[in-house]
Amino acid sequence: MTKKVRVRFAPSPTGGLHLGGVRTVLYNYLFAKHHGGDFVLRIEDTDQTRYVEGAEQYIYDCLSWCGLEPDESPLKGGPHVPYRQSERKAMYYQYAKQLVDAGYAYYAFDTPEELDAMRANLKTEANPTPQYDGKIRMQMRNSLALGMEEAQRLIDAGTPYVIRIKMPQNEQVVFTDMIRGEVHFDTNLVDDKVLLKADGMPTYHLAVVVDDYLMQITHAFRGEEWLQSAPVHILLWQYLGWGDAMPQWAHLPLILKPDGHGKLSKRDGERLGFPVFAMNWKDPKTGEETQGFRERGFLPEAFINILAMLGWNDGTEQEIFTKEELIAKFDIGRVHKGGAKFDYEKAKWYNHQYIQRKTDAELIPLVKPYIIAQGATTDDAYLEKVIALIKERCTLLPDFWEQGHFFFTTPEIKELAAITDKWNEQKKTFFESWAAGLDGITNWTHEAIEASFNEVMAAQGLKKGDVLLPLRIMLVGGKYGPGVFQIAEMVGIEELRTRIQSAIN
RNA sequence: GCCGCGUUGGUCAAUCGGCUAAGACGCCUCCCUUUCACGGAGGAAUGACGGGUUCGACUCCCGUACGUGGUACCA
Repeated sequence: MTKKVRVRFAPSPTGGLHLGGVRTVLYNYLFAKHHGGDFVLRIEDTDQTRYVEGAEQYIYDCLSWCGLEPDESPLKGGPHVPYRQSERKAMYYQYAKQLVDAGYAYYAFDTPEELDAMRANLKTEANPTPQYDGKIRMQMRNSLALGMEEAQRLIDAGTPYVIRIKMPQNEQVVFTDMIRGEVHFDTNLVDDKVLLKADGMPTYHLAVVVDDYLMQITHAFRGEEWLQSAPVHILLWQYLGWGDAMPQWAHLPLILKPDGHGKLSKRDGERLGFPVFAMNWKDPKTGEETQGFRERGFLPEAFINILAMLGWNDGTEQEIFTKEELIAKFDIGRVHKGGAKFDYEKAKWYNHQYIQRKTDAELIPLVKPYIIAQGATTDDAYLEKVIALIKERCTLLPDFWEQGHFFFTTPEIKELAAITDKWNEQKKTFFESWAAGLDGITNWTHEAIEASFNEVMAAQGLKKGDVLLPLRIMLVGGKYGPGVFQIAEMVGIEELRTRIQSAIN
């Protein structure tokens, strides 16, 4: 019998959640749900110097907006409380101690200054970043070099210390990554990572393995930036005696900048004009606000679809997937090895597709806030008709105002030249007489309005090419929008007259 | 520097030894629409490079180049 699948997303509450983070959540979530398992959210707040107020709440809000609700979390609780590492602080020491007692780790008393000095002294062109490793540790101030008795004396005297893993010499750490296959590491090239910091908090390295073990995590998915520290984690699982319970690993490819090189960052979004965070994030220290996909007008369904396809596909030509379809079809083995450059144009295309797939009624509550924000008022029945008329030309939610503002307020004429260029008395006469005869239209439908327009036009010897564009400019203010007579029908006879009159004058 | 990982059109990508190398985004042309979109029909554009292995290589192996990540008492 196989264990129930349990995965976790373990962010640090240090700021906004960006695309890569949400995609990591998504792949974890999809994998768990595909296998009928649990998705747990654990907050990795072991570095109090980087703690940012509000960042944890922001994570809950993002997951909620995306529809990726955890089964267990600090908020929701669960069988393995607490889910916040700072609250689990007391649990880690015993495991670090266990490692020291077993000879797999040691106490180190080196001050930050001593570490800097060591790195500075050993730094050469051939070795620009010296490590605290098997070659150097006997020259440092630790329980290996000093002896356990002296170490104990220092500890008793209150000397600050950390606990470091003692990396073995001349060993190969080999493991199978679900995405990359077999990966090899030479232990001589890995440093003696700090496991427990001087403040008693564990580092990520200790905390992940302890918590993954205690929380019975079966599959650990994380970004590729963690791949190099995997051998430390694997050794820890063995040294702690939990080798049989170790989760299967998968290191996800990175999401890269669309231009240039490197990981996608917040700055790239600002530079290139697209969001990088899921939702707006305001840094409480600097007050700086970064726009998110939600506020930009993306639908959450589109957002997760975009992310799902950035590094994965099901092998068919299908590109639009509901969350349920993603759950049914997701296969971690089909995730790509290489990073993907983010393409904002494609992201917009997805959102456009999702808007088209929504019914007009479903769009009402999504569009309404944008109308109200502009100071306009509307009722649902009217809004629904407007949506039907303009949704195919809307890509992001704010486009509904851009493309439909003239249904709610009298537009400013922005392309006046389109009327005045070939304007003459004959046209003026035409608009005046047509406007005057509007009362004669018995049923106010766009067909009837158009028929009346054509009738007057023909009677005065004009052609559509002469007067249709001017009418559009009068009604819309620019050369865009749905059929002019449909707009006329919607705004009503009074408003139609008003717009014609004010344009003529 | 060292180590890990990667490399199919501008971008996302299919292919798991038989390729005249899918599809999508974007771009271009035309049609539709006397607006702008949508839609429809076309088009340009791809296997980093060099060696092997093989009847046959985009697919397997080895180099090289390039990219990317790591090299913290940060995650």
